Formats: sequence, C-alpha cells, structure tokens
Amino acid sequence: MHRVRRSNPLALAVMVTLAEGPRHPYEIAQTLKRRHHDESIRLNFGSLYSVVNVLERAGLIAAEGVERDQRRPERTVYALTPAGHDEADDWLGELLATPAKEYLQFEAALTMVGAVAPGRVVDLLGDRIVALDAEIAGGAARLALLVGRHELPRLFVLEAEYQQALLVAEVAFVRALVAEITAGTFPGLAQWQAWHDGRSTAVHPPIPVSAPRRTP
Amino acid sequence: MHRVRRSNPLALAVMVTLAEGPRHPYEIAQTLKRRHHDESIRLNFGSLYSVVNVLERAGLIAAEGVERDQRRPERTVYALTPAGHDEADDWLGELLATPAKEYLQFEAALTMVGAVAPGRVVDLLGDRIVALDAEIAGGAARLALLVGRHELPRLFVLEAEYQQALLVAEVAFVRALVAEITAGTFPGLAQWQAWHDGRSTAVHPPIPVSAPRRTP
DNA sequence: CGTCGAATACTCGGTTGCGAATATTCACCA
DNA sequence: TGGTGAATATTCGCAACCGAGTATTCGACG
Repeated sequence: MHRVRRSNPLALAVMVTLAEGPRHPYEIAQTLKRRHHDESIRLNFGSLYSVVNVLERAGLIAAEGVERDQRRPERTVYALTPAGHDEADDWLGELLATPAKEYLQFEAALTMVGAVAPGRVVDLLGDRIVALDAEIAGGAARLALLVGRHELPRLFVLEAEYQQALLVAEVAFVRALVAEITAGTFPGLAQWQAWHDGRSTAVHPPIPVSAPRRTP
Repeated sequence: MHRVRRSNPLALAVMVTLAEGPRHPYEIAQTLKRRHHDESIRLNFGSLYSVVNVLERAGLIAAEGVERDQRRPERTVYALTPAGHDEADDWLGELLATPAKEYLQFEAALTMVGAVAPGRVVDLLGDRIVALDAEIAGGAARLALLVGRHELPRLFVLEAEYQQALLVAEVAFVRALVAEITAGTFPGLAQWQAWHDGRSTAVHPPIPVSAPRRTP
C-alpha cells in the first residue's frame, strides 16, 4: 500500500486506460496499440504485467476477479480505485506542467563528438540529415492522412505533432552545424583537425576544462 | 567475450574516456562530472561499476592491475583494448548517423491529455511555459559565460546547444497549443469540453480510432 | 586537538525491465 | 484434413539499473 515511483509512464497509461472501465492487462495492451500509444510509451508484455502488479500492491488498481471466456486462457480483470484515480490525475498534471530531464542518445553522442575527426563527423551527420528528413516527411504525410480525412480529432495526434516539432528543430541544428564545419567557420576547427592528424586512431579525448556548476 | 548490448550510453562514455589513457572507475566518474557529461549521460556509481564489469567480460576493456595509493582504498585500473577501440568508434558513429527512437515523458503525457479538461490543460501548460522559459534563459546565460569568455571551445558545448534548440522548439509548440485552446480555435474543443462537463472526475478516456500503421 | 564534513573508492541488495517461452485457440489455405 | 501462422493471455528468469551503504582519509575550522 506504499507509494509507487513515478518512473515508468506505462504505469500512468495503464491507470488512464482503466479509467475508461475494467480491463485485463492484455486488453490494455491492445487498446494502447490500437491508439498508437505504444509509439510514445515503451510497451512490452513483461513490463506491463510487472507494472500492473506494482499498481495493485500500491492499491491504485484492484483485481475484479478472474474470468474465463470459454476456451480461452483465464485472465484477471482490474479496475481503477479512487486512490488510483487521484494518483493518475496528479501524475499526469505533473508531467504536463513540469519539464522532465531527458537523457537523449544524440545528446550523449555530442558530448563525445570531439573523439571523431571533423571530416567523418560531416559524413555521419549528413546521413543523419537524410534520415531525419525522411522521418519528417513520413510523419507529416501520416498526420495529413489522419487529420486531413478527419479520421482522428487533432486532440489525439498532439504527441505526433510534438515529435515533428522536435525533429524539425533537430534537423535544423544538425544542418547548421554541418554547414559551419564544411565552410570552415566552426571555431576551433583547426585544433580539432590537428588533434586527429596526429594519430591514426579515431577515438580520442576532448580537452577537459572545469567550469561553474549549476544547481540541479 | 560476447557482444555487448548498445543500450546504455554510459558504456560508450567509459570507453571514450579510457581512450585518453588508463583510469580506475571512480576517476572516470570524476572526469565525466568535471566535463558536465553527467548532465547528458545518466551516471551513478552502481551503473558505472556494473557497466565496467560488462565491458571487461566482453573484452572491450582490460584491468591493468590493482593499485593502492598508500592509505587510500585499493582501486582497479582499466585500459581500452583494441576491440574496445573499434567498438567505441563504431557505436559513436551509429549514434551520430542514425536517429534513435526516444520515449519522452511529455510525449507520453500528450497521448493522455484528453483525460484532462481543456481549462486545466491550459493552466498546466502555462506552468510548463514559465519553467521552459526559465530553463532556456539559464542555459543561454551559461553558454554565453562559458564560450563567450573562451573558457570552453564550442566543440565541447554542442550538447548544450542541442538541448537549447529542443527546448526552444518545445516552448514554441506548447505556446501555440495554449493559444489555440484559449482562443477557442482548437478543432474539437467543444467535444473535449463537453466530455468533461458530463463528469466530475478529471481522468477519462479519449476516443479510440484505428488507423494505418507505419513500419517500425 | 578534536571533530565534522567532503572526498575517495567501491560493494551490495532490491527493484525494474525486457525478451523469450508457454499454452491454447482460431482462421485460413492447400 | 491437417498444417501453418496469427491472436490470446500470461509467466519466467535474467540482466541492468539505481540508490544507499561502507570504510577510510584528508582538510578546514573552531
């Protein structure tokens, strides 16, 4: 009956889905997939069932009983409790109101980009630009199809619009960076290049410098 | 000696750091923190030591021996192997060239935003805008300080610039959304509102619609 | 001169997360 | 008719992850 850690958004998605009515876990997964929420929330069966267990132990959802739909495996149906309702409401509010620190793979890669020679970086980022453009085009087409034909109200594609906005910003950033490097106007390019001219190996260290630290 | 899963970028950061020369794990952590890489890569001691173990078993790094710096706890010093060098090079290239699917908390929240009444959404997102503006201002000031005073070459703040670009895009997206809702021009706003007028509870279900699925 | 906090260096234990396996039934096609 | 593959519904076990704990020493301060 103790507090549940607000780490895995799948737990929130389970509660919000159960707010529509009692479901068994497999059915929750079906619903999320039908709505493409599995593209925005990490969903796999192992995690789903373990998350459901945690929620049950915390009293946020409760098993309504075990059904057996004649000739189908038996299944446990869960319902949202009042406590679960409050928790979902509060958690969702927090996610919307407070920006969370995210650790992005590309951001991580950028911290180590000095370990790759500038020429190779230009090539690699060129590939990324192509891939990003393709993703953006695909996403835009999909959005136009769904909303344009009124298959889905805009309310239910906001997450896709958000993704598009981030992708557009990323490709602009990468394009600008590549442009600076190829034009030779990127500050410190000479040292960066020189460092790599000295060695045959590609992976190498950036120069460490200490700097004031912001409060987390 | 088997392959290592490319899930945790900390493993890559360890290898790239070791490319500068042999270090013991605690020293790797110090280095990453001094360079603020811990703001872009999830770093804590538990994960660090387990990641080091995995890398060693995979033959990507090797223990050089156990030192004891008189009156200090003993420590194991590791070095990057040639195989580790290749792996780091390849992994880093992949991260730079190929956009990875990221599961963002705010994106997850947007999939469930229909469960919150429009008026409350406007309030919550208003808070987010304030917080985002503050983060952007803080980040810009920090960048100006570091690069403007030539404390750090731009090469070593690219990840911060990338973060800024994403934050700016996000706040623009949220602002536009809030504007549409408050202006009443958001399509489907009436139904959204009506749904919530019907019930006292805040968490509720969005309308499910099936739609064509893109290939992952 | 004592002690309190920060730094050093690592270990440990418990949860979480994930992929694969399981077992059954249905739908379809040859 | 029988065989293949998809759908249904869940369990399992391991690997990863994280936070807290441990033990020591150094430096600062009163």
